Amino acid sequence: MTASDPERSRLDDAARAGWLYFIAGNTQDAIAKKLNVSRPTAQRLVSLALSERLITFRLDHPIAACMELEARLTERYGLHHCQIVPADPTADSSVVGIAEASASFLEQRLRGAEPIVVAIGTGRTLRAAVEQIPRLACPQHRLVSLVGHISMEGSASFFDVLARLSDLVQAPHYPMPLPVVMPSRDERDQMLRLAPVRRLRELAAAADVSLVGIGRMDEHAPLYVDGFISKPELAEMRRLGAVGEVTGWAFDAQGRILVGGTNERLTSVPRDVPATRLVVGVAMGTGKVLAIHGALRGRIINGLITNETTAKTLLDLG
Amino acid sequence: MTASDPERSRLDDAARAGWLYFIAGNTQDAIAKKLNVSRPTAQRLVSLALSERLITFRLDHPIAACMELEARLTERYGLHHCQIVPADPTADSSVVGIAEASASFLEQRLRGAEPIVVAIGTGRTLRAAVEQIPRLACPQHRLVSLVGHISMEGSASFFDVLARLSDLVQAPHYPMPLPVVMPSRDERDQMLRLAPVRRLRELAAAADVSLVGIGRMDEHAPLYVDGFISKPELAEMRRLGAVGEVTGWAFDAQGRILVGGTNERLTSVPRDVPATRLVVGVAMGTGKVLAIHGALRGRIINGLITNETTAKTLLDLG
DNA sequence: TCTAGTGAAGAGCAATTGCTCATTGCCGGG
DNA sequence: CCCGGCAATGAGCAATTGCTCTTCACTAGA
Repeated sequence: MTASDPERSRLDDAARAGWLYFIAGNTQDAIAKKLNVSRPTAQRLVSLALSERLITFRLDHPIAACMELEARLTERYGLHHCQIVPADPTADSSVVGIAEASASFLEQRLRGAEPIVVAIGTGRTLRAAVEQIPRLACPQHRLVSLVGHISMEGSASFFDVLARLSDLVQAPHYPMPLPVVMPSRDERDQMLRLAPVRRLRELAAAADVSLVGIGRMDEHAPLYVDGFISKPELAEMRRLGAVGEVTGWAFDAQGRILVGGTNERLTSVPRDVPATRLVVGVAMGTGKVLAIHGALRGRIINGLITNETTAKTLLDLG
Repeated sequence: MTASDPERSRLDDAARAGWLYFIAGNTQDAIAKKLNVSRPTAQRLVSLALSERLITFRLDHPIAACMELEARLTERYGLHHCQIVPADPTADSSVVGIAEASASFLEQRLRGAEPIVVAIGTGRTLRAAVEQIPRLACPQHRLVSLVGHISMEGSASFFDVLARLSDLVQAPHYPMPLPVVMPSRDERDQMLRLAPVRRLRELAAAADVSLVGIGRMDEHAPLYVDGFISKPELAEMRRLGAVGEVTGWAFDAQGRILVGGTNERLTSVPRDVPATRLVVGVAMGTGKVLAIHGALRGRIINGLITNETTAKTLLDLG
């Protein structure tokens, strides 16, 4: 009843205005009449109710938690794109959610009339994502591979993904006909001097959007499991501090791309760190959390598509 | 994953849109871009989130409960004005809250440039309300009494209220220089035939706003306590079913104005039932609940200013 | 396979809203 | 008592929003 009286009454009015506006659905004009103030004042009162947190919003939907996580991750790591897929209790823990999300992200980009260059990394998730893309005709875009697609044994599984995508969207594609890792640094450098490879790398460097998988670097590292690097090579990278890799480029927990080891003999397009164009990482799962975390911290990626549980764990890592 | 898939995904999008709009504060244009839909669709999604109750609002303020009660009372009794004052735990249970509210209501009406006729009933609450009104010059309005202000003993307390109000707002006032109840019906009718009284009643009947107290009709009835009616008269009215009175007019639990008893000898301006102009009742307290309830049910009043506890009890009565 | 019905999507407009700026009224200091 | 500074207020405008109408695509049935 002392000094707080006038401001108390103003907050009361703000609460009334907020109630009338959000809960009763009145227009600000109607509120102004009911509270006997001018329309601008009614607007100010509604604003006040919002800024004073008298009115709060609640979203009763599983998406709510995801949106919250997206906002926090975006804020913390300065992301340009972030999508968190709900931890669907009815579905198994397969990549189905983020594959669809990645597919729809890619589709969205490809539907644009403006010609763009889309760079594609590696990974099972990406493969699953491409399978979700519907047929659409967008020959104006170009698709380029960020990583060699010839394994030691000559398999070409990654090429299949790029080719498959190209087939679905009828866009020209630029595969990289190189092994991921060369036997020596010199041989790698020699390859990179070849004119077609140089042009490919220039194109890839100018990619408007890159979609990359994020690989772990423990004993389940896809690079090792799929036979691109040997067990001793993996061990060496881990000694150097590797926690994950993007298109073969191994990095440590801080997200610094390592010098030495297989990174010296890698043919993959160099990462632009911190990423200037949009580079979206697609990955999920407890085993990949440290890898994703590193990629985020080092700004190797500035976009992320993952699922709810992974996102929570990432935020818990701090 | 069957038929619910498309509509599920639409609700998901609605939830996303709602989150982006209300929680993140995006414009619908921004939402449209983020969800890759057209602006109208984004608007539809936000609407959907609202209509499907995905988004709910919460008001963190004591006023919230009052607004809710106001809405329910307005709905149930078709009120044209309703104000519920918070049950203030810091203040005593005096009339302070509703007196201020009534004063501000009256002040609001008087501040209008358009000349109006304001009719005033009786009651301690009204008296307290008038004391809260600041000085303001509005000689364009007219103030009229709905009830005689001469008690059996010749006291003129109610006249004081009207005079006080008139003094504060500098508006002409029309008191009713009659006893509230005449000894006989004939004498009452004789009084009512007097030209000045007739004119007064015409003015009162045309009042744009009436502010009336609501009296109980039990042993604490103000009519009896203040000496306007005798104990046997009170008892007779109670036999007839009286639960309350407005400007002396006693009514039963259904809000029907009683025929007979003191009502036959009353000089007060007749009530227009159901009320056509704005008639605001001002009352609170457990003891008055039945009286207020009756007045509401019978549409003797179409406006109410009371406090939170009283409002709750009224709604519990059904 | 064709056609009518149904529902959703996009153009366009009117209403609502948020905000800027000039003005008013109030309070503390000389 | 008068004056400068400050906060609140109302006018007016640009942006946003809600909605209507038309068009389009899809679906079910003949």
